[in-house]
Amino acid sequence: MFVSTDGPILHADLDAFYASVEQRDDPRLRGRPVIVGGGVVLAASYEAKARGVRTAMGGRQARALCPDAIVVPPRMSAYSAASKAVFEVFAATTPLVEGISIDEAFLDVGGLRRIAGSAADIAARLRAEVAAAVGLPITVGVARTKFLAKVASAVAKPDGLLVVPHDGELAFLHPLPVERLWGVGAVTSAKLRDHGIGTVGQVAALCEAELVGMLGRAAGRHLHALAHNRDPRPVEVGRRRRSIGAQRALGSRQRGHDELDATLAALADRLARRLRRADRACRTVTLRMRFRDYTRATRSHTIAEATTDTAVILAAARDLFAAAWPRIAADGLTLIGLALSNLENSDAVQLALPFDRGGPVLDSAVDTVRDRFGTTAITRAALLGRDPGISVPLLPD
DNA sequence: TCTGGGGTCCTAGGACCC
DNA sequence: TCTGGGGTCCTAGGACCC
Repeated sequence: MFVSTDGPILHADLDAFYASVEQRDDPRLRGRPVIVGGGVVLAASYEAKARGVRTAMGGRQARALCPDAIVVPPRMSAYSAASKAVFEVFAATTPLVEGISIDEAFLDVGGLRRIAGSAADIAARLRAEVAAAVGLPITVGVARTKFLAKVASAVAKPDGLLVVPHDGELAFLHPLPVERLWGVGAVTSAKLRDHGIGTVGQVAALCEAELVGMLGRAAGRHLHALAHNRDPRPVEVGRRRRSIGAQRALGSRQRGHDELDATLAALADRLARRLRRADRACRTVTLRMRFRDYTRATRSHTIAEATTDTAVILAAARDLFAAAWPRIAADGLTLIGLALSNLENSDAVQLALPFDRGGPVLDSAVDTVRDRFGTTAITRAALLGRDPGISVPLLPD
C-alpha cells in the first residue's frame, strides 16, 4: 500500500545514531571519540570518524587509529526507543513516512505547503523538533526525488540541512563521485573506475547500453536513470518486511557438530519467536554459512505450508545442516545463520471442521469468526483433516 | 587488523505447467 | 518422435545498504 504526492521529499537521517544516543545519555562521552561495539565498530561518533574510524571496521584497527576512543557496548533497547521517538516526530510532520532503517526515513511533504510552509521550513522545523524532543542531531536532505534527497542528506552530514533546488539538480549531482550513487559499492565502483569513470557526470555522459554492457541490465539501467536524476519511486507507507534472519559469528575455533546444532536450535527459536510476535509465518528456511576462507554458501528449503512453529523451522534447518555437514567438517565454519523468507500474514484464522459436515456448520463457524475478528479478515478457509490443503473460496477475494 | 548483524534486490538455471 | 513460447516457483549466489 502506498500513497504519494508530487511534492518535495525529505530524507531524514540521524547522525552516527548509536554513538549519538550514547553521548546523549552519558555527558562524559560528549565531545569525545566514541565507538559502539567491541569486536567490530557498529557506530562511531564524529570525533572518532575524524580519526579515520569507520562503521564495520575491526575493533583492533579502530583502537589503533584512535587509542583514546571510549568503547561502549551496544544498548539496542535504548536505540529502539530513541528511534521510536524520532519516528513519532516524523509522523507528526506528515502521514507519508517510509522508514528505511532504524535511523532513516523518507517523508513526502507535498501538499503541506499551504499549511506548513515550504519544504525547507518543514525540514528546519523537523530538525529542531527532533533535537528538542529526543535530543539527537539529525540531517535532512530535501529534493524532488528520493534518490536526490538521500544524496543531499549524505552531503549535508553531520547535523545539516540541504535543499536541492529544482533548477540546480544536475549542477549539484554531476560533480559528485560515482560512489554517491545508490547501488554503487566496492565492486561497481571498481568497474566504473576501470573505464575511467569517476564522477556522476561521467556516468550521465554514457548511453544506457554502454552502462548495461559494463554492469548488467538492472544495474546499468538503474545507474543511467539515477545519473540523470530520474527516480520515479514514490514514498511508500506501510512496507512490510520480506525476510527475517539471525546469525552468529563463531570465531576461528573449530566447533563440533553438537555445539553447532545447539547454536542452530537457539537461532531457530529466536527467529520463530520474532516471527510470531510480528504475526507472520514463513515458508522458506535458509541456512547461511561462512567458511574459514571467507567464502559463503546458502542452502534453502521451501515448505508447502507457511509455518510459525519452532519445531518445523528447526527441523528444516537441521535437514539443510545435515546435507551441508561434509563441507562444514572439511572447510570449517566461521559463521552460521538462519533466514526466514516467503513471509505470509499469519493473522488469518483457520477453521478446522469435520470432513463430512455440510454447509450450515461452515456458515455458523464463519459467522463466529466474523463476530470475533471482523468481516474483512475472512476470504477463504482450508478444509483440514483427512484431506488437508484443499482451499475452498467462501467469499470473493 | 581479517571482516558483526540486520536487511534488500537482481540474476540465472532448472523444474514444471499450459 | 520432435517441436515451441511463456509463465511461475524454487534454489543458489552475489552486490549492496545501514
